[in-house]
Amino acid sequence: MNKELSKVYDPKSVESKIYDFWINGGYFHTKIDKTKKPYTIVMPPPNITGQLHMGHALDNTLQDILIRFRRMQGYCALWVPGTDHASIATEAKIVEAMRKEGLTKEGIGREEFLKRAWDWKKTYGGRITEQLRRIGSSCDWERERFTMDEGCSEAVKEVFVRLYEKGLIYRGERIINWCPHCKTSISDAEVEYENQAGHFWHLRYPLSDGSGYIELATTRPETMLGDTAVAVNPSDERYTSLVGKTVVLPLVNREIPIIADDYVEKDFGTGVVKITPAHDPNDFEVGLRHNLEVINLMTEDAHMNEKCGKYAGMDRYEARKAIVADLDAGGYLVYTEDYEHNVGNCYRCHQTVEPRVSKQWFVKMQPLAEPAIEAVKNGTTSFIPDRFSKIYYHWMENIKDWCISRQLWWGHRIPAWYCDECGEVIVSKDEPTVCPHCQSKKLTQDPDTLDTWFSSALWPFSTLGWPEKTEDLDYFYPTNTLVTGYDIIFFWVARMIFSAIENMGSAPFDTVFIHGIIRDEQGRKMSKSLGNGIDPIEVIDEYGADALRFMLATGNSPGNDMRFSYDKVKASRNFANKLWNASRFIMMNLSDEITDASLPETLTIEDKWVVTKFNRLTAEVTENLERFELGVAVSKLYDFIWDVMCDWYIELTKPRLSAGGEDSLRAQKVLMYIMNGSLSLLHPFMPFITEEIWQALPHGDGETLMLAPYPKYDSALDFPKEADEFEKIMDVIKAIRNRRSEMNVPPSKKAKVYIECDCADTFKQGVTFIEKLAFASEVEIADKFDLPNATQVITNSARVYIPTEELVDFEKELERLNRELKACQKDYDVLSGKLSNENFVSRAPAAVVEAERQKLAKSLERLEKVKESIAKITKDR
RNA sequence: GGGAGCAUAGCUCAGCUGGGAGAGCAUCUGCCUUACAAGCAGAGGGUCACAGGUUCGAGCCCUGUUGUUCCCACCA
Repeated sequence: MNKELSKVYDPKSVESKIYDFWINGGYFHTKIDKTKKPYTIVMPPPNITGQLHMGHALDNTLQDILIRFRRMQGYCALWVPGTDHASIATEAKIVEAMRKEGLTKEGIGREEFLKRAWDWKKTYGGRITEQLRRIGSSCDWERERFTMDEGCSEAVKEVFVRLYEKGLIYRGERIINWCPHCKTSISDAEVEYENQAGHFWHLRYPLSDGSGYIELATTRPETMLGDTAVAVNPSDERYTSLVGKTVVLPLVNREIPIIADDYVEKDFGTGVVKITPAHDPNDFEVGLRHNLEVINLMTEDAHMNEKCGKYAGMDRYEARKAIVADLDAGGYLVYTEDYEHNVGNCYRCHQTVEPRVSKQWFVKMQPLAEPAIEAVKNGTTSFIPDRFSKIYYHWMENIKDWCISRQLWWGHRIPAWYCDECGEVIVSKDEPTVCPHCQSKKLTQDPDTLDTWFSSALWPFSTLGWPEKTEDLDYFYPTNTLVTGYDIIFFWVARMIFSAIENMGSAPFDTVFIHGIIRDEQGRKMSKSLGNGIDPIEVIDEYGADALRFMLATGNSPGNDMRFSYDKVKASRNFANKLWNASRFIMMNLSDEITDASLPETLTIEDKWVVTKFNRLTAEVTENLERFELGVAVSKLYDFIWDVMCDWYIELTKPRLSAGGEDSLRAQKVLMYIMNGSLSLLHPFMPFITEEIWQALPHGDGETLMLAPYPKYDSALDFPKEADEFEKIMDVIKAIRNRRSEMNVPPSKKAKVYIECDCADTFKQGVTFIEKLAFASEVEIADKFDLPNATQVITNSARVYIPTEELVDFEKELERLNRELKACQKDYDVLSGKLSNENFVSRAPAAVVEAERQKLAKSLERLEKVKESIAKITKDR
């Protein structure tokens, strides 16, 4: 590759080239290797209708970090990508598109509609996966799946039939949530509740015997047309004499009974409830207990139906107005009160859902929930962070049967047929030709499709080939980590767990790694209606995918929300640029004879220091990644690369490199070693730039950084003595810089420094560095100096004199030393106080006590030095 | 009604199993020091929301309070 590199890293010219290089090399494709341990992630499939948003960017960045890390660690790492057919969302889009052409679903018919839907999928289904490539996702595209492809459809049918045969799927007439806009049933999980301002209408229903009225209140007066009873609490003495009597339903003039049921709370309102079994889930239950008639009042788009007399044809809200007016006119309305109550809306279109009695298919949840709860309780599957397991338990423990049939066409058609002659229900994977009961050949398939989440619930095993017994399934299942946001724990995670346990006999993954959502700069949720969404692709175009990824990983902690900010993206971009320039520096100084990144045979003190730092970093970063502390790992990498490698080590090599010779070669080798190692550690976070640099530097045999081994901690490369000594030299350099800065001495003005210490050998190793980094014209080292006209700085291990041309301002110097004395004294007091506490010494761990003792010794040394200095300058005076 | 999260520097947030408070951005002061001004060297800035408790030791553990965000729930 070209060694003439630009001063500024240009992601645009690199990213697509690198991604193609990976694809062409086949590096994303995972071949089963039984000598390795598998590590598997299945990607939460984005909707085919979707556009990439920040949520996807975060979710996929986290997955890519994990999968790249494990791949480099030597696992046989597989990341299975795919997309979801998203029945409601997709169907709504297609219907909308047709509406613009003046067409309707019913008009063109099911077959034609499905043809259009598949065309839509072909046109738009690939858009989102294209966008996933832009952020660098290293998934195995050869294994890409779609929830409605042949294999997944096979899995859906298989599961449906199995559960039906076990009695875990049944069909029944129940009250379900109906969306009048989407015109389909939806599950409980798909209803979003929202507090809405409404009214409480207090009504009175006349007793049939003319003896008076019974008063009650409702938030939905339009449903009164379908009342089939009035209920009170059985222990409510106010009404015991009325139970069994009847009232005349106003406007309708139908006699309905007064019944007693525990559901009614005595203390709420008047203690009387109107019962409308067809339009309220509680009333439906009451109706079942009391065998009440169910009168459905509405059409599928929530207009009043033919049973509603003069109100027929009105929309439910129009009817409400009309009925209230009529009740008022008839003297049945006592009063109206403002009232805020919870209203359920469709999560897709936000229309208020209408409870509706209809025949639907359900999954019986109780038997499935129990082992799914157990799997998390016994640790087979764990949530990170753990608190989400509580949310999971609560949901699973209170779960109701799952309504899985949808009155939609785009989706998996329910594999059930009905005999036109005898009504027999036939559930089968293959289309039956004859009714087993009456031999009739007139069979009709159920027109409904399944809830999208029914197929995504099977994703961890359907994508690996189930129900076939494939090698993939055998090797990669159960998968390891599921990465997703907390917002779909109910929709998806919980359902995958029970579906897998039921069908595979084991939990689908061992860890559920939960992340939060990305908010805008003001902390608001990004949403279409607010128009505050930020398009990840635009961010990538401007700052690069690595910058976006790095920003998303930095400061992100499991389960917590995060704010997007361009400042953070810029900081990440700057970091990429820093790395880029560090690599340029190395390339500019690299001899041809260096062909790999191996360490030289002998190391100098600063080499040992940086190697030790790097070595310890690998241990920490690896541990952080294994514990899903990605945000912690990434900030350690940032600190090492920027501070340790660039600001210190590279600066330290400059005198050596310009001197040339053997030592220059050694420095180059260490630079290569550290850079190469840093690129490896950082690669999962910033795959593009690290690969680009890695390719440009000598790297021995490997083809790609993606497949290079992740660095491992090596105790042979830990040099505590030299590292510690070098820190002493650094302390001196920092102290001198500090003083020069305080005194406003420009770097061009060099000064001689005298280091007074009792470890001259240590500092002799640092002379060139002190000259270079602390702007010293000359360095002298001795155990004693007598330099009256010099300012002095004190570190734990040395006193440094910096003589000045001008006379040292005695007052200022004394003032400064006194300040330092105070600080040192305080430091010393705290430590000695701690160590003279008998309880601390006896109860704290020995290692902690020992560490404190060493700190105290250093503190004392420094304190003494400051005292000496004060005595000396005062005496000289 | 039940449950959970969050509250740390001016801003955005880290802080792993309790061992003397951190980063980035912003602010201030010097610097074109042979990779990088998207940079370098320094500086200032915090009663870790409040009140108790446990502990030799608490930002971290426990209890309560306040503020804030979210989830769940059939009071018509």
